Amino acid sequence: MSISGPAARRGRPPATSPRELELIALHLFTENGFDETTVEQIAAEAGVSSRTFFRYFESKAAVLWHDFDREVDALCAAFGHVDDDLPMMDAIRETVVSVNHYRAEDVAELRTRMHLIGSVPALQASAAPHYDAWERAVSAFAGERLRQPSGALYPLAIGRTTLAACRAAFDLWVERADADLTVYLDEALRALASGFGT
Amino acid sequence: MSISGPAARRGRPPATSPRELELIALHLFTENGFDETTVEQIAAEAGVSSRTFFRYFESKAAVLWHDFDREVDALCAAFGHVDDDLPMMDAIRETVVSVNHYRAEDVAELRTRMHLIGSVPALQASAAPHYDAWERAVSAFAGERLRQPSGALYPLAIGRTTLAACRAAFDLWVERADADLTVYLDEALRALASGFGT
DNA sequence: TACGTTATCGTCACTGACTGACGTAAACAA
DNA sequence: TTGTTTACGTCAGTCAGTGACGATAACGTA
Repeated sequence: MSISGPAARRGRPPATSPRELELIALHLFTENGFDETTVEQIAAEAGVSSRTFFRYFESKAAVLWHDFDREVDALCAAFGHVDDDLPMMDAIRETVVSVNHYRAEDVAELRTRMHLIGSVPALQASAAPHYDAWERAVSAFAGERLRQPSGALYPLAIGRTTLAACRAAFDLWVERADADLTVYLDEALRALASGFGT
Repeated sequence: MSISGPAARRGRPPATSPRELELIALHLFTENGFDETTVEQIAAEAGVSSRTFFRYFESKAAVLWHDFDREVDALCAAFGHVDDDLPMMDAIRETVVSVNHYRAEDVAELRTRMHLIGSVPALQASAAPHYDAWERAVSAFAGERLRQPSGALYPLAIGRTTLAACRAAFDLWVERADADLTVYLDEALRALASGFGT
């Protein structure tokens, strides 16, 4: 039996890590552009072959979605501890905002990553499965609250429109740099819950 | 001077047409799957080389977005003739619904195309620029109504959430086959405008 | 009929993402 | 030392997509 921590591992030790590849890729993408950067360059920078890169990530673009996917996990977890008395759309807004508090030292990286995702067509194209998981987290919660299957019209629409509103907030936050991300998210989700009524 | 119609053309006549390639592709995709179908097969079926395919469409996936892009044009045009007295979200709903009336003989093809788009990852990945244009059409209208730039938070969020709600309606319409597409769209957009309140 | 113009097509060579098969390297365990 | 485990490298291959360039097939004009 092994305690948690760097337990004794068996085989050949990894020559790199997902995190290292992510940082190298982020640097090269911002420096030279996504399309102009080859997987071979990223791998070489990490001292591995391009074949190894594809053992860590299933595509060149996937390297930028690592953190986003972890946020989806956090979102699912946060929906588990929601006050039952809170109205549904308020609960969604507060939960989404709560998992989007970032430490000051992480904001710069988040910004560059989201700027890339928002501006490079090849990266926008890679978004679908990740967005889908995020939406499903919200749809599942909405489905429970409404006592409907998560694939019914209301839960499905709530999941998708919630992400859509958040993406609008994200984009403005990346473009301007004048306020905290959570301020934008809160405003966008309040607008959604009000039906965009004036 | 030439009257309208099949005017005398100068060079070598085209060996195929976008429409022919679209129908062939749609057939092969549904028959053998999108990933299993090569561009060369589509081109061969039309009697041209694969190089010619890429002169008609900028990617293998683009062949399925032809009609969707035309709907975007229709949407923009329809927003030009909206009663100024109609409340904004009602105007958006009625406009979107109005451009989604399809002739009975076109419904089957629409369904297969949307089923492919909704189920094949590679096709979902190709959606971004097309969805973007659709969203911008709505954002532009919302921007005018709210006297804000279309890139401001409300117009942007309205454009994106409107598409998100419509996509939920589309998916359910494709999955079930029990009612007209416009019924689903109307319900989804009413839900959006009400803030999903019960 | 011959020749130039024009628009489209085919061929070829090439880049780069991604995959499967297979052998190798580096760690630990018995 | 030998075996097991895990990760890695190499190689060959498929396929999407691009640029360059020459070949075709229509028309117009002399």
